[in-house]
Amino acid sequence: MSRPSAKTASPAKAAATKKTMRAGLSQAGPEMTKVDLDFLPSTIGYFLRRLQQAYKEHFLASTPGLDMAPKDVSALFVVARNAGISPSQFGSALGIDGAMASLQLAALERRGLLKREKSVIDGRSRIITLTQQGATMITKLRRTVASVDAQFTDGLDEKERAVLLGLLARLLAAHAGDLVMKGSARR
Amino acid sequence: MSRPSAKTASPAKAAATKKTMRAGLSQAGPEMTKVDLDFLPSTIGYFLRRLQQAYKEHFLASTPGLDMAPKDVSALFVVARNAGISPSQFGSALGIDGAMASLQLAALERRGLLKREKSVIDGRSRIITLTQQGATMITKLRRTVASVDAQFTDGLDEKERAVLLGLLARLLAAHAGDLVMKGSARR
DNA sequence: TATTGTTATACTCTATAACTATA
DNA sequence: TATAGTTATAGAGTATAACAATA
Repeated sequence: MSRPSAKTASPAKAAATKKTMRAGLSQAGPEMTKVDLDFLPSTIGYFLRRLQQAYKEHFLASTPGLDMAPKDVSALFVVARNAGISPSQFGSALGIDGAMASLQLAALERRGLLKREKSVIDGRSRIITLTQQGATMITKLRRTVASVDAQFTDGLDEKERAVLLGLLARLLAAHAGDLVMKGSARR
Repeated sequence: MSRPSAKTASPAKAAATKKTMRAGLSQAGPEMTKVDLDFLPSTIGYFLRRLQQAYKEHFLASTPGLDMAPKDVSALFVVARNAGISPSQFGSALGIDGAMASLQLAALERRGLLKREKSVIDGRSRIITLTQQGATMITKLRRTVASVDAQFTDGLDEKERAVLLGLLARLLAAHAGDLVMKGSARR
């Protein structure tokens, strides 16, 4: 699968979803013997890993030519709704550290979707805002993402989807601090 | 966070969980203004990404010295329960293609946890089995993983956990084929 | 010629540390 | 001296293609 490359900023190689019809596997036919997954199917970790992998595939396949990973989309949404946010706040909200935040913001800035300007109040800080192009992009993305995400849960009815979101949200709330904590402890 | 490196096979650098007390972020204090995540919290994709990230952290932090990612553990379980499985079947069961399967199996073989032998029935195929060391490892892992995974869902009661697993399983079943499909189409 | 598996290459992603500039 | 942010480096992860062996 061709992956999005926000960093190398290739705004044109878009619809080149190259398909290689061979990758080393060939079975998975209807006659294949069932593989025993042991107690993996009773663990949350197994499903989280497989499903995130599947989600990324689904998202990219559903947005040909967009050349953005779910992560980049999240970033844009956050900036869109929090104009003037700082890289620190941005990273903290998404559970990534300062260096990663810088890299991701730099990539989106290179694509012309947002800009970073020095704060006049505190010269160390930065003010992040969407560019006009970024704002346009967000408008499109809002519909697209909602649709693509809903499609991923096609097999669930409204209530089930709500229950799932609720449980996932509680899990994240219980663990969200862990990641940023790494870099936020004082010496 | 120091990450597991099954490939470079470092069976000894185990308990070196280096902690850098600074990574570029410092807020997240109680007085920080709340960041608006827009409609991200209503999407499955957002939670899958964040939670998988958190899970990996949780797993690694909970198994100091093990130097294995959840992915490697899954691989061992599959081989343990399916002695003599081929790389194809292995990869198909876990949603990865042949090349990736080879790499992962090679890494675990380098660590002495499993072995690959040429099949006498079909010389192209391989027979994967656990080594004695791998079998010992699995015994330990079975308890550890169950505990670590359960701990991750600490905030949920038994019923809620079961509901969550059920919904995740249905989602995966609906998307599991997508990944392997990439390499299984004939020309 | 097709299939199984491995290896090679290149590129992306991420962690860490070093660095700049402001305070 | 401490903080906000960036950049540099290295390592791990992954996609793809090329390859070797066997059927």
